[in-house]
Amino acid sequence: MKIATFNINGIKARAQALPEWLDEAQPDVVLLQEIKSIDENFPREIFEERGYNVETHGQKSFNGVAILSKFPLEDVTRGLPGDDSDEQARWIEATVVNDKAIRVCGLYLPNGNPVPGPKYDYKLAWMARLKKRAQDLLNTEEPALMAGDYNVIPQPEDAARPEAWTEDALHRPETREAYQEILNLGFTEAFRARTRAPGHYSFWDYQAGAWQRNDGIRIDHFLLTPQCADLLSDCQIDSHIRDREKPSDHVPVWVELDA
DNA sequence: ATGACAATCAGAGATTGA
Repeated sequence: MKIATFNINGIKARAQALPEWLDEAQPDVVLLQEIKSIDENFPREIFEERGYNVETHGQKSFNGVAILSKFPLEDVTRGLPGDDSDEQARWIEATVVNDKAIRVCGLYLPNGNPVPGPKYDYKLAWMARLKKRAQDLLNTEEPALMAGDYNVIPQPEDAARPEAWTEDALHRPETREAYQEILNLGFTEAFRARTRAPGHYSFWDYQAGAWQRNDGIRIDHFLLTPQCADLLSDCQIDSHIRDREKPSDHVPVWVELDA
């Protein structure tokens, strides 16, 4: 089973580029972030005509996450637990049912800039809630994953110019420590489980020719529970589609699971 | 030091992103 995550930076703006990638990459499941659409306006037919089930958790203008799946989706829930007053659409989860059942969580972790300030406080609070949900997932002892735009540069080798990010919300020590705490609960980060080399990124800014200069960062991640990590056979970044017409500033990351 | 670029909503330019 091939499962991908892709921050598309607006479903309307990606009406060409997203189906083109789907048709060539043929993922079974896709976790989308930044759909920037309310549920009623999400163009479900683009995906349903390709055989995907569609579950969305959108809001007007910003944020918004969704799951596409060629297999049935069960027990869909929306919103990260832990704060009923949080109205930002950044979390959706469902169980994908095929040979094995896998709990998949799609997330769009807050950016957090500028630092310091309320947006960074929100990011760290959101990460504390994520840690709680992560522990609950581990306690199930079932195959599960949490994937999406983490807005975290885990290590210096995950940025072309790490020195430019030292004070940024994506790479500050508090951010990296909060992310590492979640990993330390017992998760496997799929890309680094298979590729040690630097120079692999999932985001390039639109500005200043960042893509042409390969001035990127790796911020889109798959975290797997031990039962899910046992199924991992591959993890790749489809960086080539960043070079196409009207691309997102992120590219897809995917895993292949023996499930 | 700043802006660069893109998307959204709106119908100009502010806001958000990373």
